[in-house]
Amino acid sequence: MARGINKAILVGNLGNDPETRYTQGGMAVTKVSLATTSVRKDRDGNNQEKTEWHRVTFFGKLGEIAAEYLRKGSQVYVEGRISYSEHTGDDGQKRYYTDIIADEMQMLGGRGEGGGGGSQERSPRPQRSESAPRSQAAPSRQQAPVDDFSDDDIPF
Amino acid sequence: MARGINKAILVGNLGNDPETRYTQGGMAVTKVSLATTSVRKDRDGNNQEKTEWHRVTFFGKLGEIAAEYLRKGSQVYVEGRISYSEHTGDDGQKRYYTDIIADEMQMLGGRGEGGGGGSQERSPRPQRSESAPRSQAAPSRQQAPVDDFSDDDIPF
Amino acid sequence: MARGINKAILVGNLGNDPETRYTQGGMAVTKVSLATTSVRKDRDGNNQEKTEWHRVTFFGKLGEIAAEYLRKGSQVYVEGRISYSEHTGDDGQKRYYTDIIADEMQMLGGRGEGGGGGSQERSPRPQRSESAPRSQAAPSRQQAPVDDFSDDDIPF
Amino acid sequence: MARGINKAILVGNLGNDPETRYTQGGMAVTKVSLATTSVRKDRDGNNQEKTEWHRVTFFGKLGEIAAEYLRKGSQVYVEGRISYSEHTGDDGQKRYYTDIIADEMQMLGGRGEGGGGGSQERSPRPQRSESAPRSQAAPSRQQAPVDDFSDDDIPF
DNA sequence: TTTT
DNA sequence: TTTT
Repeated sequence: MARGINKAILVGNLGNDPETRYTQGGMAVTKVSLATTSVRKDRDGNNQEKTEWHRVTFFGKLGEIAAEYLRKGSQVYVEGRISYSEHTGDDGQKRYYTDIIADEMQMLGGRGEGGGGGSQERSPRPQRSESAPRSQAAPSRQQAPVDDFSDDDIPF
Repeated sequence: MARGINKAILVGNLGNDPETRYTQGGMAVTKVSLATTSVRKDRDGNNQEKTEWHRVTFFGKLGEIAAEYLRKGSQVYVEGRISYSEHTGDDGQKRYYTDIIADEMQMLGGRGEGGGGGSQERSPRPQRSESAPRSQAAPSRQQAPVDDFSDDDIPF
Repeated sequence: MARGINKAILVGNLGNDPETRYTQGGMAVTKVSLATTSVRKDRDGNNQEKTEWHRVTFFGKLGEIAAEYLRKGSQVYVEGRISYSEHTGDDGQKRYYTDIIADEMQMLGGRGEGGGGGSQERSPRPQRSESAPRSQAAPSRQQAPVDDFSDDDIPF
Repeated sequence: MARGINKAILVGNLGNDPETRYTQGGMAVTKVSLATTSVRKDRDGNNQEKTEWHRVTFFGKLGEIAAEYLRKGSQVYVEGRISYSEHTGDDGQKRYYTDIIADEMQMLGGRGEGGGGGSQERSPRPQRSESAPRSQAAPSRQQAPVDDFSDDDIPF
């Protein structure tokens, strides 16, 4: 049975355009890098900035929405859970990853057209805007299927 | 200026007793390992449990309270920020860590006396209970000073 | 389109046993009164306790689970949204209500059998324990159907 | 001792300019009305919008910042606690209020100059901009002192 | 790598 | 009363 609460609440800006892949089953998996900057006083009483870069993953319909609307610089609210994983690289070295698996997302600022300012290099993404109503958008498989993430990462 | 929100909200149980060290300045730094277990359906529709182990750090007064009241098995509410860091090991390998830097903590279950059940092996910790009023408790330096975490991890 | 985030996160204890009613469609609507107590310094520097009593509502399956497992004194984690409403009483007076419409709930403390201590007067609730597997529990209509809450309160 | 968690997390837009008053001790008390709109399906499967209007109060330094930077239409992140109170009106009638007492605020969208778009009617507020460094700004008493809120509402 |  |  479920035991515990594991919740991350983030508001920040994307460092890059989202990257979307599709599972063999056709489910969108969109990843973004999200910056949150906070200020605190160091031991000398000076203000010290620190930026954390969060790896955020959106699955399924949320992954499609993120792919369509988010861009480098977008300001976004994300809610999700913290997921730790390890992968063994080609060199046999284990690598550890922390991901925020989003289950809620909301664009901030702007007028829903790229959001949050700074979105100058918003490429038109013609391959998606040709798809008619988003709700029935079939993934057009721009990228190879994703087969390198564990089932545990799939939130349903 | 601060830019963004970086918040983790956790409810879970400790996997071990807390470990406390003190900085050279005498500030308590208490670390715990906190488990949150969630259930979700895998692609075959079966319920799949996944446990995440969070590394949670409490600084200062909160570190002293955590050291005094938390034990293996304690159920606890933690609120904090997600902090990513890297350290180079003695072998020259970089290692990446994710920590939850707590700024709020609350014991759950029970009556504030060990909490959360499962706390059978609650050792009395005589070295701390001898300290009179907790509010002015001076760290009795059970352990070597902590000098191996960056200033960025100190939340003030 | 959705615009905004409205989230309440509560950890507290029930002041009374839950009250459950059923809509004409057979959906459970369980209401509880949840206390959260906080301490802060007043202007004279003295610690001052204040208890807030939250009206929490659980709908559907969550309402059935709350009805079955929560009792007076139970400690519980609740996540939901804040909902303001007004109703005109029989005397023509308008009354204003604030409710937390839960979308997540988790019992705390104990081992899932009443939870959180203080649950001394946990009545056996034979009318529900006679129902076999909870997952297919049909509401046995202990109470009159609920028809006095607005559609806005139904979260789907 | 503190017992429980009482947390509200809101992202929304101001319906009006903030209103600021000062206590006799000179503490700023700024109130705003914050809208959060959500969508959910009604029982007929149609999307139904519902807007909640939250009364948010900022005390002290946060109240000064809110007064200076927030305007009608501003998009803002607010974190605080839910506070219920009752006041007896001049007519002898009791009235019940729910307030979000903020302890964290962050402007969203825009470039920190009024925020979130829609802030066209941002009046210059000369009476405050004449005050030199904000950190030592003494309230210039634009309004009568506030003396009609209880000490319980003061968060320190 | 973002943002202010 | 906001916003999209």
